[in-house]
Amino acid sequence: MLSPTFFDRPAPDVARDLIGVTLLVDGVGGPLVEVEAYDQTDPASHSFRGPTPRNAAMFGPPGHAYVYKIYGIHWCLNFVCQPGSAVLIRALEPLHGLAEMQERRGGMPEHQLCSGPGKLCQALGVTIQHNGLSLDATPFTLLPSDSSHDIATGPRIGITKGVDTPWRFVRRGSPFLSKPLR
DNA sequence: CAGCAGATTATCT
DNA sequence: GATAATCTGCTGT
Repeated sequence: MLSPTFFDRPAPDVARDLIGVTLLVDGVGGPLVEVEAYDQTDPASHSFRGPTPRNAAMFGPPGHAYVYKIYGIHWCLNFVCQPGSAVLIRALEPLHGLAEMQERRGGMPEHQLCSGPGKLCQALGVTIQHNGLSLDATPFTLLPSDSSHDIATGPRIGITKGVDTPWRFVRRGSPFLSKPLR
């Protein structure tokens, strides 16, 4: 369990502190190794043009989930921070529930089970049904990092605006990233 | 190993 | 009507 005010901070601060935090959904997951921050001043963010039905969760209370579908195919999981801001969960190290993840992912090798936002949601079983749920309650579990990490930053992946804002945070050298840091 | 096309649909303009 | 915070598989070196 994280501090109650953990998410009531600017998204980039939260993002940095999330590296190493263990995320479980119904007991399946592991420590986060890659996240990205988005806030309302950021043209790449869904919240940039204000609240809409889709992004409503981003303007709700901190510490809740924002889930959306991308490219008509994949789900993406975010943690809501201060209003209009959130952290996109991009990759984690699969440690708990390996068998279940591999089943959901069609037997992919371990280092590709959760190496990207869409893959991670598939491995953990995250869908639109999780949108708006509290991260403090079932099925979510968040466990504080038990060691310090070497954190690196860089440009975010897959966006066309705000490309110069280095709000991608990764655990340096992790073999479980969606892409190596440039 | 790099590069690219196709999948597939909700959402916003 | 165009776009999108992606993934996979195919192509060619």
